[in-house]
Amino acid sequence: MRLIISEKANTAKKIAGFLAEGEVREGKYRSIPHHTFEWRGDECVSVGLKGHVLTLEFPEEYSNWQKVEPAELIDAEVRKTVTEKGVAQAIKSLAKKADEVIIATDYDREGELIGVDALSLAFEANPKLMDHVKRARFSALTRGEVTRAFDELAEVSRELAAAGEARQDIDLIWGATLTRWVSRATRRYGSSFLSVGRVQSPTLVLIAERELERRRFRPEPYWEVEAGLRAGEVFTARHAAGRFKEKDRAEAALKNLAATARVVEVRERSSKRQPPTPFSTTAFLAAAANIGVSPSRAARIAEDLYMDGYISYPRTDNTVYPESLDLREVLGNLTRVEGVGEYAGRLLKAKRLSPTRGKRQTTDHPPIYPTGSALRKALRDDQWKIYELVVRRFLATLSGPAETKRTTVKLESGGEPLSAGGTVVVEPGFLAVYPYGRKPDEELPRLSEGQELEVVESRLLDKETQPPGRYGQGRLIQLMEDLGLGTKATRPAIIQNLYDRGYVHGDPLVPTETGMAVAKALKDYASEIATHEMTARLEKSMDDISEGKVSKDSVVDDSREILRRVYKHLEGSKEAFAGIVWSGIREDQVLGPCPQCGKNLVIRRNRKSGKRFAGCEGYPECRVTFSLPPRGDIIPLGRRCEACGAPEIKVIGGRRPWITCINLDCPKRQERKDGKREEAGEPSGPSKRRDLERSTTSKSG
DNA sequence: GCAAGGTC
Repeated sequence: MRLIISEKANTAKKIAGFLAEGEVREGKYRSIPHHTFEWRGDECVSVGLKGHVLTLEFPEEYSNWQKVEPAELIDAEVRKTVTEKGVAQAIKSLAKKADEVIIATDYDREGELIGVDALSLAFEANPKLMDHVKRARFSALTRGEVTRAFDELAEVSRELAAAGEARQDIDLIWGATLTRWVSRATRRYGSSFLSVGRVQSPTLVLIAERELERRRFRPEPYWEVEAGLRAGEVFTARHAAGRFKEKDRAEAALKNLAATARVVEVRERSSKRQPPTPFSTTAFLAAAANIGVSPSRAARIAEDLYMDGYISYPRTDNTVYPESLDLREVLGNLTRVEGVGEYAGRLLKAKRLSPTRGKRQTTDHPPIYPTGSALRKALRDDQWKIYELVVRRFLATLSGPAETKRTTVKLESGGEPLSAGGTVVVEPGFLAVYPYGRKPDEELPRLSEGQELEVVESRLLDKETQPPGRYGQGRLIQLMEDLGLGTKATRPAIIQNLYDRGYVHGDPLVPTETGMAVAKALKDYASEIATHEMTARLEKSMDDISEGKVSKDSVVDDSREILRRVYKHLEGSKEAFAGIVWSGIREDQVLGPCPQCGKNLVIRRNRKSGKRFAGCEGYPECRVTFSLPPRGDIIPLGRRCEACGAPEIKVIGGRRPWITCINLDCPKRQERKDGKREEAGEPSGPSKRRDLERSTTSKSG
């Protein structure tokens, strides 16, 4: 029997369907399905893994963070252990009956490693298989590609798999060593540990650097002169100088404006906006983020939709529909979809379909497109939102460009030049079906040169320059891709991790002071792990390994050597490093000024009960306390409640973050509460501290 | 209680 091992259940099933010369018999080992069929006169069994079924870890004796010096991890043995027991059992059981094994995992570095790991399980159960291994390399899950790959079976590339192993080793060794070192140096144990990693740390640094730019930014005042002009209706024109840096010059211009303005020139310009390209994972996640669905949620939902047959495989870098994709068949399906059915039907009538294409073309998976028609009521609201996005994007890629008309008008009043502009969509094209981010039309009245208009009003606008904006999640995903950080499958998880570690909050992403401090300390004392260059160098080394130019061991050993150097430097700067991080952590605990004495209110913990509360730094002179929500992360917002003046906080945890002031007696809170029932036994503040002997500053910092 | 990479 020939055992065919692929990366996931779906692929295993499809391979069986493509190769079978006759019927496919479905079977199961425990909960793992497999497919038996005949191909070229041989019996074959096709089975799917669940991605990586082995994971890397340090032996048990290294598990105590306090007792083991992190440095020991640099040279410690690393082991592979099974994470998917059921799958491993199924592979072993099937391997016993096999006389040949064909690796049919994804045709990429991780796929090769996943396949080689599966082989090690197969050999354990049946060593005779060792000399009977083949590799099927197909880069599209189509009948043609798969049968070709099985007709031209190749050898497994140990080198390519070794490149993947080098990545695994280096990520674990650096990540675990530095995570533990930083956590120990700052005495953050248990769930409040501080993490470090090849991808997450440079990502955090990106966010922190943008925040520093914002802090360094000094807004500069400028002024604009605006006038309301009547041409039938009233529209707004602006002084042609745009931004005045000096107020008196702006005021002079304003004063010069006469009671009428004369149209000097009217220009119209048509332009076309091309429809968007097919969805790669990154483009999809960015678009989802723009409609308010976070990458990690969008990825999760897309996975569900894929499993239910509504959309194609959601992890792809491809932005060009393959020849084999029957666009008309997809359109046919979409004629039944609520809201877009008619549009799809119209597209279907076209003689030729010419889809847009993006820059990146790969053949492993098609771009993300709808594979089935969904009923709105069959999906949850968030699922529908994502499904609809994929559907509309697909339709947009088959649509024509949008045509817009831009009108610019030059005017003059009292010797001052004015200008006005407006853009209208004259031919919606793809915008008719893909309205996301569409700006409303701004239409100017019809004007002709020489026309005199009444100046209805005029004003001076007081403005200032704005700092660069924070990264939204979609923007960050795109930036990570541009810098080679993470993969299409891991970026959402990496970002989620930054939230979970308390390094960032909100969207756009706001770094916490702890996040800022960790980023700074890493940049100052372990810059190797703080930039995307480590990934770039690793990629180069992995290419060398897969081409047989260099061994995995030498790459990993070189990396260990660098880590030893970094480690030594860190050890020498332990106090400085911890000092930076501690001051960040402390700042995250400062809620705002005490309403009674003006000193800082900070988050503290009652030593006995462990309950947290807000206490005044002026203690014992000032004994003001407030109670705090018992659960969830507390983010100080640095502003005060409008109603009572107490500091406001954001509480993260539970269903969704909420914002509140810390004063339970706040009139605003009472108002809201009046409708509801009073919660019994809830402590209220401000109150005098009663348990002063037992209270102490939180030791976490 | 560590990382990042798959898949679910």
